Formats: sequence, structure tokens, C-alpha cells
Amino acid sequence: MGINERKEREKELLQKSILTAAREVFLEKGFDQTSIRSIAQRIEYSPTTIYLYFKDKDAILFALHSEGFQLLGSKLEVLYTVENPYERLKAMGRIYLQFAADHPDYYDLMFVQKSPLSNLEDDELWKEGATSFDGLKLTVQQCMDEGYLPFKDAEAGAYFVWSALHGMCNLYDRGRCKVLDPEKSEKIVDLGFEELIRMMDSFRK
Amino acid sequence: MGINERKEREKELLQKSILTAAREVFLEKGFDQTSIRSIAQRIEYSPTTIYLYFKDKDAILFALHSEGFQLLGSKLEVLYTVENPYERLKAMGRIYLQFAADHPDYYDLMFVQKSPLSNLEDDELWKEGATSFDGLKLTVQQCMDEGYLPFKDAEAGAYFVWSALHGMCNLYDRGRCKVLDPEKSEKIVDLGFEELIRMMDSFRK
DNA sequence: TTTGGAAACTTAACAGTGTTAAGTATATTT
DNA sequence: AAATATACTTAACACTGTTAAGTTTCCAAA
Repeated sequence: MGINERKEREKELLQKSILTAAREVFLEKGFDQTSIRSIAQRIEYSPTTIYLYFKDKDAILFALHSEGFQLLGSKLEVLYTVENPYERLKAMGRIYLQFAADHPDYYDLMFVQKSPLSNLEDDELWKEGATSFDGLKLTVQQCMDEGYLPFKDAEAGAYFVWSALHGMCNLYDRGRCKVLDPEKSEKIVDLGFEELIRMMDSFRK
Repeated sequence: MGINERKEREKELLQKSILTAAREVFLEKGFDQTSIRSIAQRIEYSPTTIYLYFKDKDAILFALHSEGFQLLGSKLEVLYTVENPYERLKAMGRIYLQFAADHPDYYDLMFVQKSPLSNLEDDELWKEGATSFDGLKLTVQQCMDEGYLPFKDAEAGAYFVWSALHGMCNLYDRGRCKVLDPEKSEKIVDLGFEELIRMMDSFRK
């Protein structure tokens, strides 16, 4: 009998529409304004219904965070065509910064907010982050192998590069670039990235 | 008549005790748990009294944020004795990282949370941040002058260095180091800093 | 010394948050 | 037709920042 299957489909549909509503509210109103009640209102269900489909608010945020990683992943796909690891690393950085600028809310969810990750157990792997980081680590390792970078450890080197990019995005997003010459502060992320490249370039050239 | 002066003193006293209570709650329970009501309870006044001494919650957070800068500033004082700018820069970095590790809550307030800075007008200078950044910028400029660093622009260079340090602290604090080898993740901030130094060293040596 | 008024502080409330226990209506099975 | 399982809602709890209105306290002038 197809009744159970229809019900199953309907349940999945509602779960998806909750997620869609959450995404809409999140992208329109931002992280702070994304409340269970505002999501519920959008799908015209009571707030408590949401708890029948998601464990808690963090579970919804985790799902959105995963969407963000999918989006970033899709942007990074073009890198497969870049054979030179150092060129690939630089392109990776540009795409990362562009993503952070284009989707600051997703970025925050992926790399700053603690709540989405509260979904993970203490010993559980953060799959989304690990996949992205492994890609970076591999590229850094290749750069080291081919003498482009002076790092001692590829993992620490990759973490350093990631930190530099993340730091620039986060300081900008959190209004800490007020300390800069106002004229520069608009394009400071790009200027900072240029200095990183200059620094990396200076090793070999 | 000294009555008005006594009242003035009493007002100042209460303002200070609010701040003390806020600091205690903040350091004991953390940012999220620092509510107006919890502060009020500690000084045994009603929550609304706090609004007679501070415009809003952000004004209290701003005051605590300033305390954090004073604390960091006191740690950075020893740098005056370091004449070589490159050595000074490296020492600066170590102190900065140590501060972030020792006082994660203050650090968050100073460099991550948006709320404390909401106190500032749009065109108003972020004095605390600017003072610290100017110190860094000056040192970076001196490093450039003496051929230690390949940056083109001292401001962008200083921003890059700051971002690298901040990124490491923030990614660690926000649980994003789960992507790393668990064995390394504990000391990853130090390992990353070593790679930054290796990278800077590689320019001249 | 009593009255007037200002200053200091509190009570009660508003509008919001995440979350849960209990209740209701619907649909399926016995 | 009655019993049961499913889906959903209502009402509530314990919080949050903030404000309007009310109360108490204290000092100064009549």
C-alpha cells in the first residue's frame, strides 16, 4: 500500500519546506533574526511543529551550515583544472575571500558561530570542514614539495594560510577595520591578500 | 555644601560596582550568561537601576572591552625595550597569542563581538583598536625599512599580520580546529605561528 | 517643622527568545 | 463502530533587553 509512502513523502516535504523557510529568513533577515517562530510563521505552522522535524534550532543551523559548504565547494570546483599547486593555492584564496564577501551570513555560520557545531558529538568528525581543509592541506603539501613554500609541516602551514584568510574576513565583518585609513578599509581584504602573496612569492623568487 | 559632592561620589561608586559585578559575571559565566538581570542580582539592585548608570547593555560591554585593551596594553609594555623591530614584531605576536589564550572572553569582546562597538558612532574613531594597531603598523613599517619584510604597504602588511594571528585564535576558539590531527590541534596556534615566522624569516635569510 | 519637589530606585509590563508538557483533531487499524 | 496511532496546536516555563509608571527617600525652602 502506497499510503505510508505518501506519508513518508509528505514528511520529507515538510522537513524540506522548514529548511527552505529557515534559509529564506536567514538570508533575508540574518542570523540573529532567524528564530523558530519566524520560520514557523513563514510555513504557516505552529512553532512546536518544527521540533517534530528537527531536534532543536542548532540542528537547523547545522543544515544551513552544510548548505554553505556545498555552495563553497561548488565555487572551488574550477580548481581541479589548475595543475600548478601554487597557482591553485592562490586561486583558492581568491575564491575563499570572494565567497566570504558574497555570502557573509553563510560564512559566519560555517566558520564563526559555535551553535551549528554544537550538533556534533565531542569525538565526532566535522565532515564539512575536514573535506575543505584536506583540499587545502593537499595543495599546501604540493607547494612545499615543489619548493614554493617554506613550511615545515603541511597541516600547520595550511592552518596558517586558512587563518590569514579567515582573520581578514572576520576582522572586516566584525567592524574591526575601523582602525584603518577609511580610504583603504573598503578594499583592505584584497590589499591584505596581496601582501600574503607578496610574502609567499618572496620565498622562491 | 558637601552633600552634592557626596552624592556625586556615591553615584560614581554605584557605577563602578555595576561594572565590577558585570566583570565578575562575564569572567565567571561568560559572554552569553552576562545579562542585565544577573548583574543586577549581584549588586542587589533592581535591573532597571542599571539603566540609570549605563545607556544600555552594549555600553557595559564596551566598558569591559576597554578593560581588555588596557590589560593587553599592559602586557605589550615590555616591547619598548626591544629595539630590533623584527624581534619586537615576533614578541608582539607571541604576547598577542598568549593574551588570547589566557583571556578568551576578553579577546572575544575586543575583536569578535559586534555589540560593544555598536556604542561607537559611524564616524567615530575606535580609539582602543586604533592605538594598538598603530603600534603594530609602526613596527611593521620599521621592519620594512630595515629589509625584514617584503610588504608594499605597511598598513596592509600590519593588517595581514594581525589577521593571521586573529584567524588562528578565532578558528581555535570557535572549534574549527576539529579538522586537524587531534594530536596537533591542542598546540596548533603555536605551530601556525611558527610557520608564519618561518615564512617571514625566509624573506631575508 | 512642615511642605514641596527633585532624585533614586522599584514594580510591572512589553515584546521577544528556545523549548516542552499536555491537549486536540485527524486518519488508520482492529 | 471503537481503539489506537499520527500529526499538529495551545499554553506554558524560564529566560532576554528595555521602558513607563509608581514609590520611596532625601534635601531645601516656607
